Amino acid sequence: MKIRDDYTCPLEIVHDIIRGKWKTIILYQLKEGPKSLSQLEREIEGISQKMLLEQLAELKDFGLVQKKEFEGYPLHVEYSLTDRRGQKMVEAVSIMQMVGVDYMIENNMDDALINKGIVTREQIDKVRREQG
Amino acid sequence: MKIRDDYTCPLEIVHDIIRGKWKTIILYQLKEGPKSLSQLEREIEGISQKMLLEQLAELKDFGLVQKKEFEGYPLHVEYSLTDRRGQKMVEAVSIMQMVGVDYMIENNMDDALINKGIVTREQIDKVRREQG
DNA sequence: CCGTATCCGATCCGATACTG
DNA sequence: CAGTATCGGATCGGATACGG
Repeated sequence: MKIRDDYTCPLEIVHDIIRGKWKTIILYQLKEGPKSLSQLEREIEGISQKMLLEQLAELKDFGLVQKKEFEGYPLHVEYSLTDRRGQKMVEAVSIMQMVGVDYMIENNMDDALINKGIVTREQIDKVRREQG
Repeated sequence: MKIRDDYTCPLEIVHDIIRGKWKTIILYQLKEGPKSLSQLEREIEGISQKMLLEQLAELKDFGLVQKKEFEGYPLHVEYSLTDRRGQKMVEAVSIMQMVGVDYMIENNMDDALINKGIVTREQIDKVRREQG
C-alpha cells in the first residue's frame, strides 16, 4: 500500500491506511503504550515480521505511529502512537472493538470473549437483557 | 469477503468488514439518512453497481445496514444504518474522517477540503495556529 | 430501478532466505 | 533484535453482459 498524494476525500485516505490486514490490531496493541518490534510480534498472534514492519512503516508515514531508536546492542526500538492523530485514531478503533463485541455477543460467540478476558459473563448477561 | 464464524477477537471481525474498498464511504453516506441504491451510486464517485451491492450485502450481514423494500414499480429499496451497531460504527467512521482531515491539513491538501465544503478556510487557519 | 454472473488484471500477504 | 528482498498463490475489484 502506497499513500497517494492526490486524495480529495479524507475518508479515502484513512481507508487506504486502515485496509491493511493488521493495522487496527497494531494500533490497539499500542494503546497500552510504547512497544518494541519483538514485543508486538509476540503479542499479535499470526503476524509475520515482514507484515509487521510493513504496516508499522505505513502507520508511520501517515503519522499515526512514531518510532524511537535506542543506541547500542542489542538493538532496541520503540513504536508508539503519535499524540494527536495516533491517539485519535485509537478512539475510532476502540469503538470498532465495541461493535465487534456487540456482534459476537449477538451471535453467541461469548466463549471466545470470556476466554480472552475481554468481557465477563456478567457484562454479557447485562447486554443480553438490554437487547432482549 | 466472507464473514467467518470462528473469530476470537472482536477487532478481527470488524476489520474484515471494514477492509472492503468502499465500506467506510457507504456508511458515511448513510449517516445522512436512508438512501436508495441509485442514489448511493450517484453520490459515491467511482463506485460500480456491482461493488456497491456487494458491500451493502456484507454490511447487512454484519448488522450495520438494513434494507427495506417497497412494493410496486418502478422498484424501490432503502438502505439505512441499523440502530445500534450501524450508528455506533458511524461514530468510529466520523472520527476517522477527522483524522483524515487532520492529515490533509498538515500536508497542504487544503484546497480539496475547501472545494468539497468539508471545512472552511477559517477552520483550517485555526487548526494551523494550534498545530504551530 | 434493482440485482446476479463471469472474466481477468492488480494487489495483497505469507513463506522464506539473507543482512547489519 | 531489527530490517530488506523476492516469489507465488489467494483475494480483490473493475468491466461487462444479462435478468427480474
